[in-house]
Amino acid sequence: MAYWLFKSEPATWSWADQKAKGDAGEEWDGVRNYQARNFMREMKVGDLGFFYHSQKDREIVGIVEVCAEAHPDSSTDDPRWECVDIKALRSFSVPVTLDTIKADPRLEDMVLAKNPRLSVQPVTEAEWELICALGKTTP
DNA sequence: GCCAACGTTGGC
DNA sequence: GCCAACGTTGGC
Repeated sequence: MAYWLFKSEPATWSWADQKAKGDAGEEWDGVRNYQARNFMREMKVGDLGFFYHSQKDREIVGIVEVCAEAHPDSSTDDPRWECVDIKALRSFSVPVTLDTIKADPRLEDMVLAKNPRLSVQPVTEAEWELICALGKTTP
């Protein structure tokens, strides 16, 4: 079981949009970055991920579960691009902001802090548990 | 295969 | 809205 982080501009695809899809989930399509795609190829059904709002909000707002492993991205004919499907599991009681993450020395190595442009990122188990605690959510 | 030019992203 | 950082592209 692995942990991940999915980054989205709320104006394009928000946590509310994701939750509205319910258990059916939705393709995490549109990723055009090899590193991000490679992480998605490693994902297994049942893996968990944070849902992060970039740009204006800059905070982790909820937890998603991978519900389909990597398959061709239906938003393009280019066979290079693949994506997984994810579904919303639960919301944070308290969103964990980028400021909070950057202010915590235990989280300074998070990919989010070091490479904020990567749209799909791995999260360590220690980071996962700490951020769930900060968000007052069960891991 | 290298590197300059360009486009995109996201924090500030 | 600006700008720095990064990834990708294309000419050589």
